[in-house]
Parts: sequence; structure tokens; C-alpha cells
Amino acid sequence: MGKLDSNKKQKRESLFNTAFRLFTTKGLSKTSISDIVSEAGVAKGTFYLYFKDKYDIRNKLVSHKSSEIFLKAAEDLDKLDHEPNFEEQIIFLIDHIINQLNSNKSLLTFIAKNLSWGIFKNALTSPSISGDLNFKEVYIKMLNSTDYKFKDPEIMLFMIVELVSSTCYSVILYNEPADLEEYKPYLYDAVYNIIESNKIKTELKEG
Amino acid sequence: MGKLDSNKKQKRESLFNTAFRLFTTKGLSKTSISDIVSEAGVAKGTFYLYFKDKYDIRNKLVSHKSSEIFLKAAEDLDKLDHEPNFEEQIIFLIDHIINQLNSNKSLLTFIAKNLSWGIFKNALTSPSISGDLNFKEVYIKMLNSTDYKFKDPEIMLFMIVELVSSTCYSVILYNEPADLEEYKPYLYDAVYNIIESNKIKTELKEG
Amino acid sequence: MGKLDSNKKQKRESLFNTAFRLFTTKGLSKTSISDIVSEAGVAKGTFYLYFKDKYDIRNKLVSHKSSEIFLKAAEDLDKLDHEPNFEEQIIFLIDHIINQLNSNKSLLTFIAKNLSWGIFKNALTSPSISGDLNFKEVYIKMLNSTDYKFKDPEIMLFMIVELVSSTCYSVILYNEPADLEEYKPYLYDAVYNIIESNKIKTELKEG
Amino acid sequence: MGKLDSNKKQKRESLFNTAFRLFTTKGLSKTSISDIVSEAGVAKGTFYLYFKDKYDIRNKLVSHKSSEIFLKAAEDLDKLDHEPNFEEQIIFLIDHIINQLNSNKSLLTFIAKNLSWGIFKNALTSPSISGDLNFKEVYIKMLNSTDYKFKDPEIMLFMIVELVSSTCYSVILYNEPADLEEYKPYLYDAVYNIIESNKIKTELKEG
DNA sequence: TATGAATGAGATTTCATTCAT
DNA sequence: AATGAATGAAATCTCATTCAT
Repeated sequence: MGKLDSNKKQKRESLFNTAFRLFTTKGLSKTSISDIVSEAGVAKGTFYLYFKDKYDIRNKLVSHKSSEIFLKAAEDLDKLDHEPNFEEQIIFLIDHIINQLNSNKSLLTFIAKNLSWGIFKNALTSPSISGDLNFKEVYIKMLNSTDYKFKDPEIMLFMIVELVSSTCYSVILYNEPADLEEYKPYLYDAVYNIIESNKIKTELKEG
Repeated sequence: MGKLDSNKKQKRESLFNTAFRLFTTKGLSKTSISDIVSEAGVAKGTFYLYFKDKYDIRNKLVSHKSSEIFLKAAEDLDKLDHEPNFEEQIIFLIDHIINQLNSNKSLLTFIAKNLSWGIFKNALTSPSISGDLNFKEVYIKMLNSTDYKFKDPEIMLFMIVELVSSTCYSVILYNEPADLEEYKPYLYDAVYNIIESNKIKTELKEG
Repeated sequence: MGKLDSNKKQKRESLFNTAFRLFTTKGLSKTSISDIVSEAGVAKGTFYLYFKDKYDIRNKLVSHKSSEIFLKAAEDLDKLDHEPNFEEQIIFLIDHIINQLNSNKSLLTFIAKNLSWGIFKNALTSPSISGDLNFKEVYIKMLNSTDYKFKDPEIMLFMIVELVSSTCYSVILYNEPADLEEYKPYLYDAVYNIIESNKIKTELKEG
Repeated sequence: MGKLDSNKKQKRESLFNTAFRLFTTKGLSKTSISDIVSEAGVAKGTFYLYFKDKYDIRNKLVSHKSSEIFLKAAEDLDKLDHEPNFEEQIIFLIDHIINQLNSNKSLLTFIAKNLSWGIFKNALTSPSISGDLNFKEVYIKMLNSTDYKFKDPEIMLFMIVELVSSTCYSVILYNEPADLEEYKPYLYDAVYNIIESNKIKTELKEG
């Protein structure tokens, strides 16, 4: 990579990071492109070399940050010395992610306000930035590691993701209707039940 | 009520209805106060006599519309000639509400994008507009009509509300990851399980 | 007219006059709306209350200024104590207009660069500002004052207007290919010949 | 000519042609240098190697295209087997040029909006691109081919050029105030009269 | 010669809010 | 209570030009 290329990447990175910081601290609508470029130390026009508008950089940030969070959780899941079963793996990932978000509330605010199942699915299945996680593969691997078969694994994941993300938003940020540690057992119990009731009971996956 | 009072109410109503129509068609951020007042047929300054700003009218709309939806569902629940049990009542309400939202997608978009547990709770427990539903009372009445006791009824309701609202958004508007009729059994199964696992098993409520 | 109305007219007038001054001194493309409002002493948003954009105010100015010039010429034509014939009237008007433009070269530049037969016709036949001249009526009156009939009075006028306006631009502003006093006899001769050759020779208008 | 020279010429040509296409389709002010270079397939900086700015390339285009039109007309005039007199030659050229413009309206728009007697004279008398026509010589040759003398041949040409170009703009593009075929007799009659009245009547050119 | 990323001034436009009427 | 002209800060976005490679 030449000096120019490297410089180019630096400007984009700077815009990306600055935008994230401002979106998470001031909020999307109160952050102007002027704010971003001036704090990023680049010229206004430069922004438009890399991003179409504020919503373009927002979407790219949501995808990227979502991926990062999952990647960290998945990495730590890999590091475990014991072999957890499917339910344990899912709960592990959720707990990891919740803890990340709990210790980074502005990140939670940003992602939750701007996340949709569409963006999320897109982020996980076709990461735009090389290095971003392909969560689909992780999930399939997890499904394969269990002997159970599920009615519809995608719907199951969807319900879990939505339940977790929407309830955690309120719990972590406002302690409503309970604080996080009090709420976790309820959540994990619900997640466990969703998985249980999605198992196709009568037949084990042949192995 | 005198003519003046009635006129006054008319202006507020007109602003309220127009704002709702514009928010649901153009979206919040693309609707300006100019748009609202010009379509409502009142002067700019008049807006500020009734609402603090765009977010004030937004919140009032969300509360009001949420209440309306619950009210309709609760009314129809009352009309049933048989006496459904607690789980059936909950599922009935959910199904009713989902069907309302499915036939009014712009309303769904508006509420979903702007709803938070806080606003919701506020809407249901301290209705700002006389006639808006006090859902808290309905819920308590439902709890009292069953012999079971629950670990934490508020958390239980919270989980159900969040699971339903966040998944239905995607399902109804984008048919993702499944279409509504396909998804309903999964959802109602999950809701049922949440209720089941929140029951305090060992003791029936005395009474 | 109330105080508000009068104020309103003042702002519009100020913008109108300032825009004209800047367009004629700096040119259209080098004049920004910022320039106009700051020199007019009104807020930027006020511009957009009265005009759609720079081209809107430009067109309105061209129409208005063209009308003004014709109006002055027509007024002085009326004041003559002798009764000139048709050709003399036309030449009188042309000479009057040329002299006005010669003593106001920036006005000439502005109008010539932005005038088209379409705008011109529109300006003269449907003046947007009350008081602007309806030249069509003047021309018809002139036609009626002569005993001659013309093949196509509109084409005749068109040719005269275009010949005069396009050649005068170069002659007045650049003395090319000759200076004004040297050029006038050629021009008036040509105009005279256009009129002559458009007369329907064989029959006089009855009267 | 080496390969490099040829390459160099190619870039310039590409810019020249692309600019013309964009100027005639989108108009001058809506065409940016970015547009030109990106469609021409060269880098931004390259533009500035060949042209000072947008107005420089515009002027060179007007000159070049005007020359081309006259060249075609003059070539066909030469091919005639009979020997037309001076008036016939002028009318022939005008008719030829008008027909070219009528079948290429975007070219007409471009030239008419940007032509001035100065640029025109410059174009015809000192062609910047080798091969561009030196119209001055053609005109002088035509003048010499007749026995008449004219008061001021340059003024005469000027009037004819301006009358033709300004009226044809409106007639060809907008059929105003008449369509082309209806208008031609009026125009050629006027041109004929301009020539007639510029003849010095009392003496033939000695020869 | 040729490139094209970067610049940054400045253009247009929007809009929440005020306030005199 | 109601108006709506006026405000002007601030937003988005453009684009001619430069300059290091």
C-alpha cells in the first residue's frame, strides 16, 4: 500500500471514528457534518468523497459496530476450555454482548436506535468491511455442533435477538422495569424456553 | 363549552391529526413544523401555543395512539361471552393489537420508531388525554382474575411487550424473517412459555 | 395598506433593487444570494419568501426593466407636438431606447444577456407588476395610426427588435464594428427598409 | 507524430468533445469540470494542462464550431456549377447555415448563447485550430467577385450576421413568432434589402 | 505529462422560533 | 388566542483549483 493509499485510509478512518464518537455522545440529529469534519480534522468536501451523507456513514457504523461486538463475543466463546452445549453457547454470547453494552452505554444507545433486523442481517451476512464478522457462519457452526434439529433456526434467532436487544435497551439504560442483574435470570430463562420449544422433539438429528 | 373553546380545541386537533399524518407518511425528521401548520391550516405561532416543539407533539401522539390501540383490544376482550383464562386473555390482546397494526402499517412504523418502555408505561398508567386507557388497571384486573401468582408481573409484561413489538415490526413491515401468519405460532408459543415460566409453581394465590 | 404590508413591500423592493445593482455591476454568476441579502439589509430567509431562486428574481428583473425602458420611450413619444408617421414613430422609439441603453451600459449588459424574445413578449404582453407597460397595446395603436397594412406585423416587429437589440449590444458596449453615431444611419436605414418591404403595396388600409 | 504526442492530442480531444456534448445537453452553468473530466476519462488535473477554466474551453468550442459551420457552407458554395451573384452567394450561405442549425438544435443553443461579435470575428479571422476557416478571406473574395462597391462591408456583414443569428434562435428553437419555412422569405427579403441599401449606387467598382 | 485526493470557501436552502400586530 | 413576516444560525452540499506523487 502506497503512501497515498495509506493517507486515504487514514482520512476515512478519522471520519468514521469521529462520527461514531459524536453520534454516541450528541446523538445523530444533533451531529452535523460540519461537526464531524471539523473534529476529524479534514475538509468538508473530503466527507463527501467517502460517504454519501450522514445516513450513509450512520448505516456503515451500525453494521461495523454490531459486527465488532459479535466478533468479540465469538472470540471469547472459542477460548473456553470446556465444550458448552448449544443453549449454553447462545446464553454465553448473549451474556457477553450484554456485558459489553452495559459497559458502553453510548454504544448501546447508538446501535439500538439505529438497528433494524434488516441492517443487522446484512451486517452479519455480508460484512462490508473486510474483517467484519460473518455471523451466519458462526451460527451455522453452532447449530451443527448440537444433535438437535430446530423448526426454523432463523426465526428462532430472530426472536432471541429482538427480545434481548429491545429489553436490554430499557434495562441497561434506565433500569426499567428492573436492573440488569435482577433481569438477567428472567431473560435467560425466556431464551432457554424459546430454544427448547423450537426443538423438534421426536427425532434427533442423525449423526 | 363555548364557541371559542371549541375553536381552540379545533386548532389543537387539526395540528395533532396533521402531525400524525405527516409523521407516518414522511417520517419525523422530514416533517417540519412549517409542514404541519401549513397543512393544518393554522399560523406558525399557533403551534407554539399548544406544543413545545416537534418532539412534544410526537410524544403526545405516541401516547395517545398507543392507548387507542390497547383500548380497542381491551374493549373487544370485554365483549367475549366466554371467560378466557389469563394466558388466553394476553394472547387475545396481542393478536388483536397485531392485527390492528398489520392493517395500519404507517401507524406501526410511527409507534415502533418512537416507542420506548418509558413512554409506553407513561402512556398506559397516566393517560394525558381524558378517555385514554389506563392499561395498568386492566392488567391488574387480569392478574386478579387468575389463581396463579407470578414472580414479577411487571417484568413479565415488559418482556412480552418488547418481544411482540420488536419482532412484529420486522415481520409486518418486511415479512422478515417470515410472514405474519407463519410467525404467529412461534410468537404465541414464546409468549405462552414466558408466562408459564413466570408462574410461581408451588403455591396458588390464596383467595 | 397597513404597516405590515408596507414593510413587506419594502423588503421585496430592497431585494429587487439590490439584486439589480449587483447583477449589473458584478454579473449574474458572480452575485450570490448572500451578497444580495446582506446588501439589501434583510435576512437570508427573507429572500426565499419572495423569490424562488436567483433565476426567478433575474427573470422578474428583466421583465420589469424592459418594460420600464419601453414605457419611458412611449411616454416621450406621446409628448411630441407633431404627429409622426408610423416609420418615424418606430425610429423614434428605437432611438430613444438606444440612447437610454447607451447611457446605462450595465443595464444593457444585463438585459441583453438575459433577454429572449419569449421573455420580452411575455414582459410586454402580460406585465407581472402592475404599472409595467403593455407594449402590445402601444404597438397596435401605432399600427392603427397608419393607413398602411403589413404582411405580418408581429414578424416585422420581431425582426426589428432582434436586429436592434443584437447589434446595439456590440456597438454600444464595444464600439464594434463601429461606434454608435456612425452605426445609427445604417441601422435606421435597415429598419426603414424592413418596414417598407413589409407593407402590402397594392392596397391601402380602408379608412 | 510520436505516440506520446498522439496520446496528448487524444486527451485534449476527449475533453473538447465531452465538454461540447455536456454544454449542449446540460448547459454551461450546470456542467462542472468534474463532469467533463469524469466523462472524458481523464484526471481532474489534466484539464488544467490544456484549458485555463470552463470559459476558456467554452470560447474555443464556440470558435471551432462556428468555423466548422461556415466551412461546410463555403465548401458547398464552391461546388455550385453556376456562378451566383453576390446577393445570391450571401443568401446561399445563410440558408445553408440555417439548415445546419435547424437540424442540430443543441448546437444552435450552444453557439447562440455564447456567441458574441467579438468571439465570432476572432473565430473567423484568426482561427486557433489549424484547418479552421478563415472566413475573412472568403468574404473578401466574395466582395471582389462583384462589380458593386459597398459603403462599409464590415458593418453590412455585421448587421446581416446579427439579424440572422438572433432571429433564427427564436424561430428554430421555439417557432416564435413563426416557423422556419414561413419566416425565411421575410428574412431573406430583409437581408437582400440590407445589401441593396449598402451598395454605393452612383459608381461601379472600377475593374 | 498525468493523476486524483484533498481542499475549503462559499453557495443554496431550511426551519425553529420570535414578536409586533 | 391567533397571526405570519422576519429572522439568521446552521445545515447540506458543490466545485474550481492545487499539489504531492
